[in-house]
Amino acid sequence: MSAPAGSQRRRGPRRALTEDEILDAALTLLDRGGPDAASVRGIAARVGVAPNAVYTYFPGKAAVFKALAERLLGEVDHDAFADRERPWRERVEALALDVRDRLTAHPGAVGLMVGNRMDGPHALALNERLLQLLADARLDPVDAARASRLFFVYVFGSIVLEVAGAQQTGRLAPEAERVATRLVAFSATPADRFPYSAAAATTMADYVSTEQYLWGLHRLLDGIIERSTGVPIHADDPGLPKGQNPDGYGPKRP
Amino acid sequence: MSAPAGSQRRRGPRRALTEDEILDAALTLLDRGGPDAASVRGIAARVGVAPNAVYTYFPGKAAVFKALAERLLGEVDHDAFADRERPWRERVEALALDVRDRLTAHPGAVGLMVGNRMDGPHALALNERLLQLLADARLDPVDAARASRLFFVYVFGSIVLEVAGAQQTGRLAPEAERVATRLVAFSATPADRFPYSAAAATTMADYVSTEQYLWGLHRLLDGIIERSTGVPIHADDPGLPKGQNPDGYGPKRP
DNA sequence: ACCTGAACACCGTTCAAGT
DNA sequence: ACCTGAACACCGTTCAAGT
Repeated sequence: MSAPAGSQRRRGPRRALTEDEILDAALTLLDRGGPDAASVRGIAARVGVAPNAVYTYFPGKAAVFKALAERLLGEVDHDAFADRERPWRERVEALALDVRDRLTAHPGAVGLMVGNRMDGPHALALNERLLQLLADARLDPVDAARASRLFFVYVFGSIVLEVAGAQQTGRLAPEAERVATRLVAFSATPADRFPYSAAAATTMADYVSTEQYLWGLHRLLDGIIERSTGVPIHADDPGLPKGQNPDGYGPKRP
Repeated sequence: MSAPAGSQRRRGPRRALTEDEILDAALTLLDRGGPDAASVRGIAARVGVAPNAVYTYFPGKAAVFKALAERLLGEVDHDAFADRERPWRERVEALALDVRDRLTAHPGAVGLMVGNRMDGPHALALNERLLQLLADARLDPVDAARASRLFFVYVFGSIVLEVAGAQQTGRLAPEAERVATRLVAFSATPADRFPYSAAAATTMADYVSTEQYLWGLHRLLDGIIERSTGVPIHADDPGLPKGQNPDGYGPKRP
């Protein structure tokens, strides 16, 4: 949302460079040629300034990447999972899908994301929302926090392995195409030495599919629920009525 | 095991450089100063050759890192989880702990690990073992493969977030120390804007602990089991008797 | 406050040459 | 087969200077 899409090389007289322009340039280069292509010099050239002008806005390259990671995290759609009327499992699913969509759109940025601490305001806001959601699901505070970590580990872990599997820099091919490529590769597994792997080739090729992403997420949620409540696992749990709050945890409402 | 620990700068006349010496040097530099310190020139200097001599053994820097990732994966202790007499959950746990120990010992190498495809022979062997283990647990082939992916996503995702949280290059501080550092940081969370996060500070500080690592793993396994069998979740399932094989999946034994 | 020119100390990689 | 010297085309970052 904060990135006005049409990130093109500027033309006309320069008035005032902004941090966002620098981040736009960095993201474009990252999308096109991966981390190697997103050099300070390359970014500067893209926005039409000398390399060292970047240091007016950021203390260094690492700070540019960190700010970019934060901005990408800020683009996650909170509305999709903030609606407390919806069943909480649906809300978690919506969050998981949204984060994946947004990050796989920028494969080159995924490494920056997970390589940094993700302790900025957007990361905190996301964490807060998820804790609230899990409180709605009647998890006790400790389990909720642990479940939140488990969720983020799963989401980011999946995405990291997914983009690493694509191998090439630049934008990701469509999901079906990547699955097909993987199938060709896994079909070559020698069945005499790796019988189980060879037999599982089709499933393994499908690891990067949305379907398997959700399958894993559901196993995770099953495990969390089973442990923490005792509610039947496949039941739709609509969560708490809107505005209501579980036993003293979280903010009190007047 | 293949790295003879005492990776010191060579002295005396050079006879024959080996790939392993190069990988040792790369790992040492990675451990000391992170990815930036592990330059081709730095590696070459450490083994006592000119920078371009490295290209006799590897086609490029990326290939060095890829080979190093493979070697580290090969150091995972298979005995710990290959024993089919032990309950399968114990075996999975042993694998998860071993991988974590081995990778957190080299924080600088974790990024290389998950940034590459992990499609080498050691990765395949590990995957094969895990599929076998899950077959022992009576999962059907498709669920077993999916569960295997879920497991690796969790293990590598946890480790990536754990080392990223440490922030600094070089070796990781002891677990307790890192938890303490995180607690200080999370205690500063403004309770008015992020009430759930502020209340969960102690649990969040503990995210990098072995205990929470295992908690997440157990939720995962619960979710997998609940879905795939119907065996009571907290029961110890010793798996199949040694040498026996579930209904036609995997290698037939004479 | 914001930007530049020039420089410094590095990179990864290639190539022709040496043994 | 294995290694080197020298070079090429880059890096990130600093500093003094300009507006």
